[in-house]
Amino acid sequence: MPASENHGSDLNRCRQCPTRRVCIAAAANEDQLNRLPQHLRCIETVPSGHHLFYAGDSANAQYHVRSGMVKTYTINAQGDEYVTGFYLPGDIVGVVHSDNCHAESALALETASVCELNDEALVQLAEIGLTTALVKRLAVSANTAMRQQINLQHTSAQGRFAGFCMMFSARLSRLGRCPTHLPTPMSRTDIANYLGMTLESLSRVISKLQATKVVRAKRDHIEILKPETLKTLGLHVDY
Amino acid sequence: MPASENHGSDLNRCRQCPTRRVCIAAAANEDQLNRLPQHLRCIETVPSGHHLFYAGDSANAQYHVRSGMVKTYTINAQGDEYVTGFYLPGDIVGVVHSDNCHAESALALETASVCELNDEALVQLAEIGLTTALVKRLAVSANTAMRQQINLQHTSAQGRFAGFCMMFSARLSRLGRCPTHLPTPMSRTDIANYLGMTLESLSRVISKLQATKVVRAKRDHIEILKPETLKTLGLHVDY
DNA sequence: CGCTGCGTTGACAGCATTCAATCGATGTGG
DNA sequence: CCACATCGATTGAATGCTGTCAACGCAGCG
Repeated sequence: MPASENHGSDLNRCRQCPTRRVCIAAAANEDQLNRLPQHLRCIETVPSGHHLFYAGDSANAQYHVRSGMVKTYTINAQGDEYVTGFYLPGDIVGVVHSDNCHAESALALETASVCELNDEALVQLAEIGLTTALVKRLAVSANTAMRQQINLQHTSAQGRFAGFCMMFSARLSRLGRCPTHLPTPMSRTDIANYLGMTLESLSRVISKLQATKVVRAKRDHIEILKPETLKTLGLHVDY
Repeated sequence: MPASENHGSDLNRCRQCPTRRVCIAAAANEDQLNRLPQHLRCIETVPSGHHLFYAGDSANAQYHVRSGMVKTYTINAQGDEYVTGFYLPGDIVGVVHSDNCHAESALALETASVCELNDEALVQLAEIGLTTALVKRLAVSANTAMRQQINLQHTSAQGRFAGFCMMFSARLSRLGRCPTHLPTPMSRTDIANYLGMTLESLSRVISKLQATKVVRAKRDHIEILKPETLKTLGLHVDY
């Protein structure tokens, strides 16, 4: 339930957007930048704990995260929850759907703002010549997902956590944010679930890495103290 | 190194293609079907053991599999191989790239034929109004990847293999092929790698499932004898 | 016939899960 | 202000699964 909306009357919105350089708009020229806002409905505020959409909802839109953090997850018939991703500004949420239904639910972990990219907007994007940019962006998502999958499958609990931190760090870096300060508005349970291990295993891993002063973990953030050490613990993939 | 090529002079190619209903062409109308072949370069034969492309190659195209099976993988700086996917007719290979370079290598496990979808073709697809269809298709890929990731993370070796079989079966079913006969042109090592376990673990799992007559495994195919049992062993996700 | 590549089977050690107890922070009510 | 409940997180002990190392089986091939 968006608290405030903006139907895009402001033509300068995209030009002034802080996430512009990690958005499709990065590939847009002056003319395209002027026309972009007409095609994107902007949801200014999604309060923490609120859903962008639920699994099963009719999916005629994708969402481009502008600020905050979003968690996606699914719940199967048995009631088990599977956390499938944490999204930062610049990421696209909601691509994953079939039969015009969302396959995941998306929840704001902290107050977020997003741009809605509906099917109509897709066609319009194509008309103003941004199809390639869009496909490239989806490719980057797929690429990230692939690396995460590799990281999550082929190593120990400690390695998975190390890889998680390094990838998180790299993403923050790309956003121009501090790469050693990882905000964790999600619970340990969520992280453990995402990494395919139990809460206890994650807790042990973190304790061990704190004892060796590789990271310092608080409730709401993780601080990377020795990035080089962390890198050797994870898989040797490019982050 | 494609053995034979066809630059698309045959206007009926897409209309007569056996994979038409699992291709972007499924969403095409008569007019679009006529114009499609002009935009797609068709590589009729990729011999078994040959590469479609290598990681690092400049990536200005994606490939739509028409027949055969394709394996994708990456090799990191340490020389470790990671198998990232097995592709069947209707699947799109090569979406995963960034900086205009392929992130994976793609290898034909058996003689394959593919359609090349280059950047130019993407723009042309947009022009004839198939953007939404393309994005939807990419979404399905992402969807499949997500389910596989869930399957691979949250369960035991036996469960992962069971899930692998069920997903494979479901994909064959969608292609109108026999859902209980899974062709395995890839090695056990490849499957184990893909499932994030050792060759030995996979071997033990298969032996156990053969002993209980749930599956029958030969070198080049796996036969599902008790689909219901297999379903209970895997994660309860929709396949 | 022996070689080689690939897969199976066995023994053992190590790591992750499970179950259970404890701790700490937060919030509520007396 | 303190007692208490609650939720999330940490720690401990024991079981069980998976990786590792090694031996063996089997098919294809020169």
